[in-house]
Amino acid sequence: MDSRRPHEWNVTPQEAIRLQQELRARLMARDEGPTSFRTVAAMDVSYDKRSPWLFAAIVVVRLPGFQPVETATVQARARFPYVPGLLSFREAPAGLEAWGRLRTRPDCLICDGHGYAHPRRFGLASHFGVWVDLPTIGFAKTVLVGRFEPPGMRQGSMTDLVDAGEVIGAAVRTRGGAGPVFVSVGHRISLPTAVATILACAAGYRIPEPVRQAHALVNRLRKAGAEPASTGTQIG
DNA sequence: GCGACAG
DNA sequence: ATCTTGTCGC
Repeated sequence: MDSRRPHEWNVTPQEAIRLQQELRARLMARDEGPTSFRTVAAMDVSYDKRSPWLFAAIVVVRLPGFQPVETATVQARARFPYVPGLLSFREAPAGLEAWGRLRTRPDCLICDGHGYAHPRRFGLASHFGVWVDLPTIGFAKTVLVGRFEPPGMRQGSMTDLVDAGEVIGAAVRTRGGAGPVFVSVGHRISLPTAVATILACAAGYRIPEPVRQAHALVNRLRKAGAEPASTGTQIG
């Protein structure tokens, strides 16, 4: 259980796949504590195709109400290309740097990317969760693998996301009339709790509030561009 | 060989 | 991910 630094990030795509197959053994797809969280964080990464820079942000909010608790951001060089199925090797390093700047320890973290709903059942949310040993939730706007029947049009409706005969996540209607989002287990959480948390964060928009805030913050940072390598903010 | 393919 | 005007609907 060398939870300190499980592996290097400077790897080839082949090695990355190998690491996912190896690390997925550490994934805990069940609740190990409270199933209702007081503070929920969201992590998001933004970048420009033409630039070598990645911008990552983590926003921590308190439930209910989504009052901001703390934010952390970083600007880091991209060291890995975007390869479907290997997203964590591109975005997690920057996210972990932001994580390191956070003083707060949120009860749970929503990642902008799938967790268990992944070809090897070890997407970004699972990888990040295993690395920082925190309950994490996989959240995505589109499917990577799996099939689903459209959930009912009302908010809160959901259907199974299935792959190879296994339920790997859920298609959830976070906003009536809007397209569904896809929720999966990241780490140390059950699918029902992951879905309930996402719905608890649905504030009238398709995108959960913490994710919206992280997205807005990281885009704000990227548009401001420039070289201020990193920033952090404690609120309260 | 032909699509599909988180962000 | 990001580039973007208009446009349909509540």
